[in-house]
Amino acid sequence: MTNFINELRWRGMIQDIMPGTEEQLQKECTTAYVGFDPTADSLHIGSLVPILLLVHLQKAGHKPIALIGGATGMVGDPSGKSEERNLLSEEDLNKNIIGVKSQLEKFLNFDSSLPNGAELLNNYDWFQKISFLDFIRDTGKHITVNYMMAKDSVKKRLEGENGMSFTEFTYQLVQGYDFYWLYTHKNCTLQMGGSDQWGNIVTGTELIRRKSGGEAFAFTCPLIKKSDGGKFGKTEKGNIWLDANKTSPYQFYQFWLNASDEDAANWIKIFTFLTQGEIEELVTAHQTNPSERILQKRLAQELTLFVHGKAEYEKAIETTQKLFSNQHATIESLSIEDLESIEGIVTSTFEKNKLIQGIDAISFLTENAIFESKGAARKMLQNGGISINRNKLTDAQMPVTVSHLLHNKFILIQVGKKNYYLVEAK
RNA sequence: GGGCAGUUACCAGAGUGGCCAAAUGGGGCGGACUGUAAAUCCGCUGUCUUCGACUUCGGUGGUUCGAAUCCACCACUGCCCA
Repeated sequence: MTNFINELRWRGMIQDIMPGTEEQLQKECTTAYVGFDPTADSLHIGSLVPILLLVHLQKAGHKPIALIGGATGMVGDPSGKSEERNLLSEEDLNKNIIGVKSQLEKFLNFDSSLPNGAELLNNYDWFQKISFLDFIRDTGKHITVNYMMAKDSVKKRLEGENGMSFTEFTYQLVQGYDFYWLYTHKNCTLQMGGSDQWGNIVTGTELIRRKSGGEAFAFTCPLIKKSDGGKFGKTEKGNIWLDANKTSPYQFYQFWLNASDEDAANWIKIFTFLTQGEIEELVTAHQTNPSERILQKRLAQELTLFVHGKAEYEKAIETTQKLFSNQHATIESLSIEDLESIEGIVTSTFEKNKLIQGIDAISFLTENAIFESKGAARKMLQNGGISINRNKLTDAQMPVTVSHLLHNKFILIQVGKKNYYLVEAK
């Protein structure tokens, strides 16, 4: 059994840790869980860190449980939120549970013949059987309101302007009960999560101690931040999802490739399984020649492989090379095969007849849904942000005609430096 | 139930009868430089068919030549008291 905590420590993945946790993990095969709230039908890269905790855990010989919050998702976690959240409808929730479940299944080994085979549970399965009265008598009695109010997630809201509903106030108890349930039914003695979960997690260990006199452990990992203080995992197009239908593997690859030097050096420790030695080598190599972006490339590679697999990774690389290597080469250097096999970028089709007659550039761009309106397209043009076939567009009236078609079939549009659109004429 | 405060664009937050599509900051987007970094500088940021038109300042009605600004009622939020 390898030292799981040490492994996470050098990777910078430990924020808070309860005393005794390390000793417990050294002593025996320990069952640990992480909760995932089904707030959307796919996980995004923010969930990757807790997933990796479970993967590392299993690699170290311990038993992981991924818990889907079918019940807690109905309540809404106030942690890190300054405002009351909207409740999800049951229909959405069920859809989300199915989506999240199928993704989690990809990352862990669920082989039940292994002593540390992973398990996937849904807390709705036990909460649906508990009545409100039972809950407040059997569980609520063990935790004082004073205790609950001292929690950061609660305190902030009490001091803030928006208040907090009773529903969200109870969240920590509901999550705490999960830990108690897993402790008693699955011999689960460790909970992990993001550092925003610390308060909720501690309520769980407290409940276990008061209700059954048992001892449970916990640690949290830091929330991922960008070095410039921006939100992690968001781009102009929104979240980076793990679902290839919501964020294509190419876009996923690009997200990591665009990490700043500082972020890349931190993230490669957290998000990949490379050893300390390998990472140190990469960092040195990167510093010698930063323009090669060795760290970013490796980070993007490891993650795309981990989430989407080899075939998708190779396609993402291919698309990247076609679009970005040789930026200054003429557009004609892209062969018809190149264009036809570009994957992952936004494509649309356009009637060839309209091109034979010619259409002004602004209309062409809006009709292909590259811009929402002509006004938006004009503004972008004025800012110098649009290129057609790698030529900067300067005239809104410029007619787009069949002469623009590459290989008599495609037109390549660029918005900004990194956003490509491919229009196919039919 | 009583009292007080508040509700302005993505967020924060000015504006308190015409000069208001609404200061400023943040965020976002784009440009230049570079390495598809970072930092810096510049531009855009209500909508649209953009030298113009249209719709906004919680909602509804009113006063006025003219309202984000004044009045009435309603809704919501927070705080305090019961």
